[in-house]
Amino acid sequence: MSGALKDAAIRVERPAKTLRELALDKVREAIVNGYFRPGDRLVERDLCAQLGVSRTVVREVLRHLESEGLVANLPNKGPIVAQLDIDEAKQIYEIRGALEGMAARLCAERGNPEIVAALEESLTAIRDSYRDQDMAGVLANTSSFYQTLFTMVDRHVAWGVVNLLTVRINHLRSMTIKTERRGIEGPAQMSKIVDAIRRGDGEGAYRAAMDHVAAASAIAEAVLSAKKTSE
Amino acid sequence: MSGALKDAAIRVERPAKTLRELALDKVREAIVNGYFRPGDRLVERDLCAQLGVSRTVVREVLRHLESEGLVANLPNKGPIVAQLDIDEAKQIYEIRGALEGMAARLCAERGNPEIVAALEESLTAIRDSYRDQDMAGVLANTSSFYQTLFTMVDRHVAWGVVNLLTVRINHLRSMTIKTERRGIEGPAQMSKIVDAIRRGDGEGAYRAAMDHVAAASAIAEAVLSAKKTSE
DNA sequence: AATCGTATTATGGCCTACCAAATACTGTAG
DNA sequence: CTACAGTATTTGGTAGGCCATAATACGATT
Repeated sequence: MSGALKDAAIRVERPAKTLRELALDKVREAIVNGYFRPGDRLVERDLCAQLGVSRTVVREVLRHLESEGLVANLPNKGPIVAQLDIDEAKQIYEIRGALEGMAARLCAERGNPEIVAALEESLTAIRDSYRDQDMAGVLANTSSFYQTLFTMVDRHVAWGVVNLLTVRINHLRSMTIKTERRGIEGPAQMSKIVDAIRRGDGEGAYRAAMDHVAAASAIAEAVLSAKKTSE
Repeated sequence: MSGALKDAAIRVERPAKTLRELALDKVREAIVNGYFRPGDRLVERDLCAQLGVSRTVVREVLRHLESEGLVANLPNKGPIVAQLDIDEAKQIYEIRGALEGMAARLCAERGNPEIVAALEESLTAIRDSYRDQDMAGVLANTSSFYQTLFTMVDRHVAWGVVNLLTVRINHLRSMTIKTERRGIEGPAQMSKIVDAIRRGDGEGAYRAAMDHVAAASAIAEAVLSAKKTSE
């Protein structure tokens, strides 16, 4: 068995996940899907009990989430779930527009049919999820649509940035996709992106991606200001 | 000096910084300016001794730097200073180009003469620093040039992203600015950005900002590949 | 001598326990 | 009813310990 380095194929996949990573995922998920609401205090010792881990781990997790922007730390008061104000949300959508536009342009310029195929697959999955009212599926497949957009042209860093920003507006996203007509318009806009990429139209792909994000941003703004007045 | 802010002016400026933040800054600085080199192991207990803090704090700091991308964590081996490969650096420059271009366009469209004034001030400071061979000053003033670009149009989130990415390529930056002719070309390119903003030419400002970053990226690539072959 | 197996060491992951300082709460005295 | 003192809560930070793993050194066996 002393062969070459190629044995990587049979390398046993050990879990390798540390307790801290598991806890991180749990807490992030809890924030993202609303188990912890914006403004909620995150008391260390309570989290210890709920997660079944020590304070050491909890503190590291909170630090991590803080640097992700999901948790804010009030001095002498402790961590709370970050509140996102409308202006910040708009900025995040704007950044996503710039980066997704960039990625779309690159995809178009590359002219690789595999890209189009992969994007269309995601798009179909999104339409199916909408049809089944499977909103979690819509989010997941939308995410993989954009992941394709970035990773097919090897823009992993940009994809990381987009991901980082996206978790901060996740509950907004879940509200916008439920909006009336979004199930029609959203996929239609994304389809325009794919069309532009297919015909190698970089500028068109860029604009289509920007348009899609801009539309989401507008809906988010409406939702947010509606929620604010109702409080 | 009068009026409502009087009290605030007197208020004792308590550091308020937690030990952990101080330690974070120290370690980040140590990495950024090369005290710790890429690939170096960061042994927790050693850092405790060097920083004079407990392991808890060190661990939180390492976690934070990890999520900033400055530190990588090898499983079963521990944290090391992240190595940055040439492709990643190019991606970072590309993202900066997209975001700084966006900000420049917004500045141009806003048409506020204060923006131009502030940018010119930074630009003068950059030229002075180059003249005095004060490379740290060049970096600092370049940073404040871009900070102005983003914050004058209230794009704090994008500025945060750019900052986050910039620390990862900081030692590259300090190499590029030392390059021959960069002391002339750099400010000249930035001057073009300011000119476009002054005449309200959004598209021109966008392109000028992109050009500047692209030039920096090209130099960085040359520097990096030169360094690689020499090893 | 080459190889194989076994201590030893270094280190990270994780835990418990503790203390100090700031904040929030509460009950009592005036 | 208010002011104030005391108490509980909670974070920031420290100390130290235990266990698992990986690497290294070392010694024994063939």
